[in-house]
Amino acid sequence: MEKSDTAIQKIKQRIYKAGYKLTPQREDILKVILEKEHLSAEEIYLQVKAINSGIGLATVYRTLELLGELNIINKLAFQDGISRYDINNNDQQHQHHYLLCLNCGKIDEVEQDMLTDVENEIEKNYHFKIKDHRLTFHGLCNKCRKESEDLNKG
Amino acid sequence: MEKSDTAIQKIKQRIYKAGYKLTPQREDILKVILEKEHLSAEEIYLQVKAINSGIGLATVYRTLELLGELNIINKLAFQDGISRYDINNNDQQHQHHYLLCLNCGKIDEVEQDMLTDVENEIEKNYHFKIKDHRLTFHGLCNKCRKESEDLNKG
DNA sequence: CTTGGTGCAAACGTTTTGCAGTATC
DNA sequence: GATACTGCAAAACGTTTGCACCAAG
Repeated sequence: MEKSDTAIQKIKQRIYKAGYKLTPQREDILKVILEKEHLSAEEIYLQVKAINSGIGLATVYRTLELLGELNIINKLAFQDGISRYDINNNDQQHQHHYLLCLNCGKIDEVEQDMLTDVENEIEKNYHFKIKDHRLTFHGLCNKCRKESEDLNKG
Repeated sequence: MEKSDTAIQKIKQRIYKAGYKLTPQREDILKVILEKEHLSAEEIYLQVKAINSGIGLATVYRTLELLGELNIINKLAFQDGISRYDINNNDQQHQHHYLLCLNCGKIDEVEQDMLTDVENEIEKNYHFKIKDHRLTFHGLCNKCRKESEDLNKG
């Protein structure tokens, strides 16, 4: 039994509770999303195609839309115009944060929230009722930072 | 003398210093961007067309790309797939933050940084060298928050 | 047999590009 | 007259939609 099976069973319940079905296509898409984070629709499509060669890109998009509506996945918009997708673990109301490496393009995640103080400040000063946030840091990941330091030394 | 004139003069210097020219089209585009924030390329195009009817959409895009490279404007990606543009005042290295109202779509700005502590924490824990950040809060603006409260009362 | 789901292809909206023509030094 | 810049139209890109077909209750 794979580790993703229990996750899929839980998701299956949520999908059925909402009145939809977990078709084989949708299950394949979920498996790919559970396996690797921050994939684009096209990347998910290609990976699913390796398992189920008959799938269509439209099905991927429609499934991603459905899963997004049910809050099972998050749709991420970085600045390249391509949407990426993320499993939304444990129903957390606030999205976690991203570390985007400007050099190699790697996307890491910060699980902690860390914004509680900032949000309180903003709610107080701007009379804005915060529901969620998107926070991405742009910079250099550990590997690229080291490489650029070595370059400056040598 | 309009208030945007001095701003445009400063920008002109930066453009020429980088080896480019401030053509009439580029100046018209800058005026529109200085006048109103968060416009999309299409909106900028239409507004410039009102002044200079001969302008082409491609010129708008090419100018926006140029101004982005020179750090004169920021390209903003919210989740609707349309890029919006922002003057990058006083060469600040860190972008300020956005308050996006889920009800009326209004975009407000938070000028303060407020993330210094969070950034120090992340640099320490994740060995990630932060260069910039994007932070958007999703929620209800003052007006929409009041309206929704009134609705719940009445 | 009705409903939801699928694949394909066409359409869509935003952005980019090729190219011939224009403006500026 | 070389170079950067422009407008137009076409292309490219990610995404959505219309439609005929399929699957499951």
